[in-house]
This record gives sequence, structure tokens and C-alpha cells, in this order.
Amino acid sequence: MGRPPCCDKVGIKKGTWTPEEDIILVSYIQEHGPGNWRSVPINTGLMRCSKSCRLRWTNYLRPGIRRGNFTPHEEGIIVHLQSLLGNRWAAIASYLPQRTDNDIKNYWNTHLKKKLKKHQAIGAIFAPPPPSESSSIVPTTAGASHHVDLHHDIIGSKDYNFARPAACSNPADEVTQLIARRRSPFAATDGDSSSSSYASSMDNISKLLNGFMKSSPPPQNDATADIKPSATDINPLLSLNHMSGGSNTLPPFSDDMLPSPQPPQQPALTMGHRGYDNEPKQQHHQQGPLSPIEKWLFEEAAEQVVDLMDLSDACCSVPMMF
DNA sequence: AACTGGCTCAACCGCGAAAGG
DNA sequence: GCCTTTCGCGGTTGAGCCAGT
Repeated sequence: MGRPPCCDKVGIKKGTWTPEEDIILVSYIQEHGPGNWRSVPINTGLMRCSKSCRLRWTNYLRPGIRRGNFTPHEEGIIVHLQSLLGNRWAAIASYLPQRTDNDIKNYWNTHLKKKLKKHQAIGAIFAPPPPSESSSIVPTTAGASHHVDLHHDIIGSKDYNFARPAACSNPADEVTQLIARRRSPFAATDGDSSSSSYASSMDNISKLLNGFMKSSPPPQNDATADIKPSATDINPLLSLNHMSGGSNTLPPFSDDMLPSPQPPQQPALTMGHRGYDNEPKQQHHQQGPLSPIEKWLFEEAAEQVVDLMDLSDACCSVPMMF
């Protein structure tokens, strides 16, 4: 027969994760690396479904996640990729390694959709009705205040340098913020609620662990090293992501390495949660390398951004909000 | 001060595909 | 090849927060 059941539904805890559960989960992953989720609740004693553990890790606890407001660059990328790929959030997320698909999906649903509608109304003045919703998005939304050349922007954008957000430079503060954030997810982390970057790097978490779990072996130079063998074997650049949370300097990224958005089956930049799992089966779900047509569309869309921005700036007194 | 409706986002649900036996 | 289980993804929900009344 197949594998044994991942978890029985009886006694499975649901709802918000507690800090204690987070610590247990992170501690376990620190030791064993992500993956084999079925064994996680069994070995940790967490009364959580393996699925829930995986979700918690990938969407919240894993290192390298950037939280807080999306930058205009990121917004632009999401809008364009959504227009190209549709609601394939995992594929879109692979272009924004610091963001989770869940985050992108939420952001799209709560922010961008509304903005698009608003701007579509405005853009309709300048553009004929598009044949489809997705294609309509590009010209009208792109008219917002994105960088003139989005494609070039992506290349040069700091959002894509995999560097850790600068907001939390003091590890001790990060731990405090981590705990505070857990208790009050909406609380500002550093007094700047506009760019609250959640202290979720493995570095932070390991420090947190030190406080809570004295028995845990102290992390070495970089706590992320504990999970590197499994993670970076799969995804060499994942280590960059881990390192970005510490004091290590990143290897130089040449501009042309970055934005041809990395297709998921090229693990290089697919450093999201999918990068940990090394699952060939996911490939069918996600985009392969951009086809020439897609690349062209991508760049074409960026061009349209320019045109419409110019139009908008020149002709429209309505301020573009993003 | 209390109520209410909207907003945000973490988490859950259900499905499809892949993998193991 | 079939069946069962695991995993990942996209859609949806609901608890908590906040602003307006």
C-alpha cells in the first residue's frame, strides 16, 4: 500500500499558532531540516496536522521571508506577472523570493485588485476596452506610479538583492519583536508600522530558541547552517537567502542574473518554500522558463507602463496611488 | 464608551498530481 | 497498473484590529 496516513483528524489543533508551537516547530526544523512533514507532528508532539506545520513554516517561519508593505516595484511585478500567469501565486512568488505565495495572494486580493479596478476606470479613458481581464490589467494598472522601465527596474531593484530588510538590525530587538509580533500580529515592530519587517529569519528564531529552550544546541556561526545541508543541497542559492539573514555578505549578483525571473525548475532563485522541497512534481504546477513570447509580453508590458505613465502624468490630474 | 462595518492576513479547505508500496 | 498517502497550490474563511458613527 501507500504511505501511512499523515495525521488523523482526531485531536488535531487548529487556529493560530502559539509562540511555543512555533518554537517547537522551528527547533525541529533546525535540527532535521524542512521536509518530511508527516514526521513533524509525530516527532515534535505538536497537535498539528503535517499540512499545518508545512504551511506555518513556509508562510511564516522560514528564513528570508520579508514582511510588511510591498514596494512599488514588487507591486508592479505582481501586477504584470498576474497579467501574464493569472492567479498562479506560487509561480509569481518564485519571482519574489522574499514573499510567500500566500502573502502575494493576500496582497493581490486586498490591495491590488482594488487599485486595478480604480485605475482601470481611469485608464479606460485612454485605452480601448481590452479583450480580456488579464490583458486589460497591464496597460491600465501599469499606468500607476511604477518605475518607468519595469523590466530594468526589476533588474536593478534592491527588492531583488536578497538582502535582509534593514529594519531589524539588532538581533535582540528582533527577538523582542518576534515575540511581540506573535502576540499582536498587527503591532508595529519598530515604531514604523509602514514597513514592519517581521523578524523571521532563522537567525532570529534561533536566538529566540536560545531563550526558550536552553537544551537546544547553540547555533553555530550561523544558525541557518543547521538546515543548509538539506536545503542548499537542493537549492544552492538558498544559502544566499539564509546568509542574507546574518552578517555574511552576499555573493555578487550580477544584474542579468536576477530578473529573468527564475523558473521554478531552475532552483537557483526559487528560494521560496518550494526550494526546500525539491519536488519535481510541482513543475507542472508552475511556470517553466519564460517562453520568448512571455518574455516579450513581459517587456512589452513594461513598455506600456512607460506609455501610460506618460499619458497619465501628462493628461490625467488624478494622482496614481501606486 | 459602545457599536458596527470594513480591512488585513494567518490559517484552513479541497482538489489535483506525484510518489510509495 | 492500482490504490493510498503526501504534498503543493489556489480559493476561501474567520479572528482580530481599526476607523467611523
